[in-house]
Amino acid sequence: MSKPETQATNFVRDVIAADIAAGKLKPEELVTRFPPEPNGYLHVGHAKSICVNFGLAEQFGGRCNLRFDDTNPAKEEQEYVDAIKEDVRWLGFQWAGDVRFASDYFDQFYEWAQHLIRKGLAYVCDLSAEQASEYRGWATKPGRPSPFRERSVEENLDLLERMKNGEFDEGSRVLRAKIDMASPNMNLRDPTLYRIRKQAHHHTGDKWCIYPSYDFAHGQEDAIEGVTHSICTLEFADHRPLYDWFLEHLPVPSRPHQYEFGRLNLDYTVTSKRKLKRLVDEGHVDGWDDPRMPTIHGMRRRGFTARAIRNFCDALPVAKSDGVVSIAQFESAVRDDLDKHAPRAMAVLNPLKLVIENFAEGEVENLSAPRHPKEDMGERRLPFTRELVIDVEDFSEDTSLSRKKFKRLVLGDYVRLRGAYVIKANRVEHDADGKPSTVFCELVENTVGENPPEGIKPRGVIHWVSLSEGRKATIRKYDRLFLSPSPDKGEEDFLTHINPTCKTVLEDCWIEPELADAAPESSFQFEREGYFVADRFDHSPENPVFNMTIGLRDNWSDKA
RNA sequence: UGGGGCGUCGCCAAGCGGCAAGGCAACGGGUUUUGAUCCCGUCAUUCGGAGGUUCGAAUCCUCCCGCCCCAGCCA
Repeated sequence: MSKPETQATNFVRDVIAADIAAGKLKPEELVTRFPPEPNGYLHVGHAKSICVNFGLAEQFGGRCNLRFDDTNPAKEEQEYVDAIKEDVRWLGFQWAGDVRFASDYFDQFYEWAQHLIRKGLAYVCDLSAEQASEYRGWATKPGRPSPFRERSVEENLDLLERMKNGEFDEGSRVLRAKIDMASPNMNLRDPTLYRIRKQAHHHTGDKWCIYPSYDFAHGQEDAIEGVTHSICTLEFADHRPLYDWFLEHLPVPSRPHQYEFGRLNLDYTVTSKRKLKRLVDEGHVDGWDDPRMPTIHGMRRRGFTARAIRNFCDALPVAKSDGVVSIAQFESAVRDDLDKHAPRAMAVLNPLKLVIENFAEGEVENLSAPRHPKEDMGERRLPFTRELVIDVEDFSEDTSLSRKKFKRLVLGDYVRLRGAYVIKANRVEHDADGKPSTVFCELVENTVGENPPEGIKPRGVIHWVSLSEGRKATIRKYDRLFLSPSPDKGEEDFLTHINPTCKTVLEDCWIEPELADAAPESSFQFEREGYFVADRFDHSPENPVFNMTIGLRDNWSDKA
């Protein structure tokens, strides 16, 4: 399918365009940011956010920062920082300047905390987490003021300093903003600004034992970096008043604005970091980059190209509604991209031996075939020999099968070997189980690139590989990880929806000789089978390994 | 329940008072040495529901219904 000629709607883009039209902003002054917390691997949902933020900057000629929102040392690790940087680059984006870290601004945040205290807008609270929760009240019940709410500026300053110096235990005290304990917006009932965490931080080591909360950090990070449009997901809409409150009460260098859009959800897919981590930790998949994972690392290993992922994301509207996109739409983007860019080749996944009895033993006829039916990718060598393999599925002894229902090789009938001769199956040998083990055939002379003589009607076209010239390969087939469209809804554990046959390893596959030399991560269409990628890590010319990215579109099998 | 957000074809959605875009899926048909691609065609008298305003409403008003988010010293 061709890409939609109208670009997907994006209300943030409209806001930016309006800001420019109103003279509030020059296009090159636009600054966005992608602000992941390094507490896990990025997934499809993040891919959309990346495309939105970097894409907008690109469109208007502005900039987009990559900033790690690393305010919680308990959950964050360097491994994730590295993986996230790799993912953003792999998707094809370049962040402006150096990678930023929220933790680079901790000194500034501390000064701003003191500033709020001096203005009487923040206080150290000694309530336990439980007590604080009780004081906060309930949706319909206003909260009560903390008994520590009216401490003096001096005492607050002193206490905060001592929190910073590690004099108090974790959980014993927090710094809170003094806003409104009766606000209908729970976020405004004196939110926490700093909490004590005596843990090493992946970026700042043991310099700090107090860490700012998301709310006390995010807007200020944006302001420090000159971010103009801070784009986040819907669940932060309730935080916007708080975001604005800090920017209004602090001497920040710029005034960013927050906009929220609906995150991307896909059916048959789980994207909560907690659940993804469980799949990895409990061994249901082979790691964060398992080709079945919806992580960017996993999708990459699966053979979903960066371009396909980007096209998919760019075609999705940026809106305020929170829907579930069909995985079929994603798959369509993948096929669309791979069809255009993947060279064709032949691979036999479940081999059945063919002997062409009227072709000389030991002879090799080097046929050639285009690498792509439409794009100019040159030709590849296709060696034809006496012994070949075809897929077991492509042969039948049932001569009553209609030509319409079975367009493959049938005993006593003709079929076209793709890019080669028309052949006829004459007789079959069986193994001990009664299954066909060898099919003896004859080829029809002068049918390479030519139609067979009058009266010979091949049932169809099947793919094949030379037994002597082809190469053995391992092919890993993948299917969707979950059988349920919404594995994480419902009472039951989402793991009960895992597809038991989502991974099949085929060790006895045959591929065209050229395929063995494929570069890792290069994609091919194995004709009549689907799209496959040379495994990023396991593939080598000696031991070719391909992962199935996705099958070809199939409009007949369930109708036949 | 208080606050915030959202309800238009099976899915994602445009639309902003003038007579329901588009993509995915589905379904017919054509081309084809991939049952792929490509091409052509079909697919909402109706916009969560009920009233009201108007010559005219998915678009404005009222009430009702449904879904999501918030009560971490997570982000």
